Amino acid sequence: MNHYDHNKIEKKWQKVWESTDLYKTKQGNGKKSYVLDMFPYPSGDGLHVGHPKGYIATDVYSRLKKMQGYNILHPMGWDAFGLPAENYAIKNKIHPAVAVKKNIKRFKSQLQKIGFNYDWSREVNTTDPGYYKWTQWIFLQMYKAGLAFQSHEPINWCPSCQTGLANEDLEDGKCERCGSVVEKRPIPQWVLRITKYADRLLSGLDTLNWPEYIKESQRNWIGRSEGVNLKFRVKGMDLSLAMYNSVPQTYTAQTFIIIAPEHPLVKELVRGTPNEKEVLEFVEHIKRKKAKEGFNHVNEMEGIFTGRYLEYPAANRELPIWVASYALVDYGTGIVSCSAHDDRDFAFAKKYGIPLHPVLFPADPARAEKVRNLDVCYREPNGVLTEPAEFKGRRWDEVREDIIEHLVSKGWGERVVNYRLRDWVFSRQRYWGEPIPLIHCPKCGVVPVPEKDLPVKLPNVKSYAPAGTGESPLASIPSFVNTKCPKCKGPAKRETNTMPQWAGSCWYYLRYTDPKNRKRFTSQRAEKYWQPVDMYVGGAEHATRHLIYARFWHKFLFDIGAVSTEEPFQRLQNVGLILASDGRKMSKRFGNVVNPDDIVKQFGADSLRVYEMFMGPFNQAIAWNSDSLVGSRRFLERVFRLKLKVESKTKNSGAELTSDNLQLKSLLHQTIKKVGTDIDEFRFNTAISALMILLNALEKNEGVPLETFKILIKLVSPFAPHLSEELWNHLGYKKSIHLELWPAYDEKIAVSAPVTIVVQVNGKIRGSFTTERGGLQEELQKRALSLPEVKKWLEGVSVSKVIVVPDRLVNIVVL
RNA sequence: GCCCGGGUGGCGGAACUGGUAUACGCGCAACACUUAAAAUGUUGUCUUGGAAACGAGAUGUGGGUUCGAUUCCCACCCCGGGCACCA
Repeated sequence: MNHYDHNKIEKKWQKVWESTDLYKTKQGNGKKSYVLDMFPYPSGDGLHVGHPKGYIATDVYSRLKKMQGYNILHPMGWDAFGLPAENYAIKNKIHPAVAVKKNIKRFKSQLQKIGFNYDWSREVNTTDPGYYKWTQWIFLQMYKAGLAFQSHEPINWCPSCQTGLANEDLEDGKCERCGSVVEKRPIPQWVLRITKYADRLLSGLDTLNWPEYIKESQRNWIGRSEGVNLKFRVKGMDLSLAMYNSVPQTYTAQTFIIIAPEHPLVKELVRGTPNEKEVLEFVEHIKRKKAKEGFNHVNEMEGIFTGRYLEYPAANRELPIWVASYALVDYGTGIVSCSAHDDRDFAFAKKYGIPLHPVLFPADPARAEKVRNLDVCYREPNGVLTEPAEFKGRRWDEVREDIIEHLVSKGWGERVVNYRLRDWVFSRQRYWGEPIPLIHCPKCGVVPVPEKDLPVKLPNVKSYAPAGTGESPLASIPSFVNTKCPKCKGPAKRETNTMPQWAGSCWYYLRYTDPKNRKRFTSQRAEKYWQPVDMYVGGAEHATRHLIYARFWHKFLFDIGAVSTEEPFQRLQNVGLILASDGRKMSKRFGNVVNPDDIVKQFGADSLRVYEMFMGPFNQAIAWNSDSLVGSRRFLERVFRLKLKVESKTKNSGAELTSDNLQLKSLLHQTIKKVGTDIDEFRFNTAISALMILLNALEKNEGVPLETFKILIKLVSPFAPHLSEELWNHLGYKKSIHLELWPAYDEKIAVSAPVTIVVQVNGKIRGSFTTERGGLQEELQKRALSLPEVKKWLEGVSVSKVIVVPDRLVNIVVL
């Protein structure tokens, strides 16, 4: 068979692999590599060619690891709860459970055509009761540990999706899913205390081999801020206010106080004062404005004086207390002391004629004058303080710690850490999610569902559209709601909210280690062996959601002894998007979607795989280009055809590259080295380019020794598993190539090829010569100076210096 | 505004710790094979001067360090991403 018939080859081997359980996970005692994809949400549209890019990468990587002698765990599953699935179901008038089943079937068949080495016996599905039993179990452990609590604070409400949302689900104040403007609504919510883990989520990042910008995103999201809570009395009241300040250096500059309109102390401050009515009206006015779209609290800052003053002995003055639109009720204490050295405070003070008192000045006198005249707001690290006396003349950035100490010792403040991170609003008023396993008993209060009664199954109902009442559709199902209190056995009602989309993905990587276990969360042996995930691959859009949530759950599970590692994902690689050829996102809406099924059929799965890995740097977004795809196809055809040039042992006694072929032999060893390290570092494009270079050289050679050919197809096998299996089989091997060992290289041979020494005169290339590696400097210099093409540049000038870089170049410096 | 990335041929992109810029692939052109086309193969393909030999100039812009800079430093422009009322 001399024609590369990809359809025949690929179907054949996929069948064989399946029937021989080739990719079944082997848990032994040897070294392991857990290679994980972010599992997909099985949408109704099926896969487009962008989806498999990350899966191809993990497939290539895990195949390499396998050949390097690791036991690998490379599983796949479905993240099928949540809004997208439910909205799709409502739109298409098909029950989400049915839609999910159908979509999974389609996804799976699409994936299987690409020839992945997934161990499908470990497949998980977050909507399977046997799975979400343990999602609920983890929630209960959190509840028992005091990490899940009910909140009555107003939360983000999406009027279109008709559910509450977490901070992470917002994009620019809009619902990340549907783009509707989010309102604040006072709906009782279950909230997870992720903020308790803020510090560990931050410090744990340092131990992870993740792309720096993902770690940076998480740091930004957590937003740790160290500062001081200043605490002083309100004049004429038996009341102290605490104000968070992260730049305490300017404490003597403070001239007024602002409090958030929603702050509960506002009422108390103005009670019985002449300003009371006016201030309370203002508060309502701001609340209304904030509920509206596009209200910018800074550009449209508004405020009102409460009539109260704070005693401020730290600067021997009294500070007027204002209610200000730009004060945040849920950051710090909701009360802020303000100075001339903050842009917002500065603008607010100017607007309302509040006095300012700068204490920090630039070195340049002209600029300092402007600061003194309150023409500009100034705050730079190298500014110099004029107050307080103890710190006069010192640089602002150097004096911070000393000032904090000073404030603490005076009893004016205490050290505080604040975070931008908010607790995780965890309940959704929607049908398609894990029921929260709690029971409300009129006598006993909130009672957890006993573990033996898990899972609390999602009832199968006809009507699952959101109720629009702020309650979950489950609330209207009496048979679900009405139950007995596990404690007192009296009549009670079930919690009807469901968990958010992100719940199931917080721990699925643990389930893969022991997917069939119905009795226990995980088997400890499996968990200890496989954890942590060694290589995790997925899109960067999960930087501040899934990847924070999962780390949070994992750290909790670690604390209760359910897992053995502090962090779940040791190494992370981000997959860059594949855009459509028009440069836009691939979407049914734009009609620019390319279906992998078509590519597989026309060019073959191996061509698709090689192309997607060769397109460009893995983590970079890149446009699909069907014209370029043929290059990958040609490469595989040439590998296929190379078998015609292979010299068998009988024909040629050598079967290996001889010393006549030193150049080629050296290239072979260089390629083995490069392909291995490039795959390991997710530089697939250069790995393939190295394979192409080797192939070019082998084609030019008179014949190809059998051993060399074997090495070539082993190197190609992670990228093109079907083609290499076919060629391997063709050589007479019955055992799969994917169970072979990765070829070894000899560093000495890899560097044995002659090197080209470039000769420069004043940095310009004037000639070159080849020589053995490791030539002596004097010899290289001598030879360089004797080259005729170099000599002519040396006439009539004097050589002042010669720089010799061993194995690379000689640069002759002339005057 | 702050914090990360990144700007290299017609296109996707290579280039180790500062050492031959444009590897590899696509496209394009010519040639070979063919009755012809496709496929395949060979050669060429940054710009510019030159018949050629051989020069000159190019890695967003402008400076600097260096024998030598895509790589290091400074300033600026542009693109992508994260955060943005977080005091």
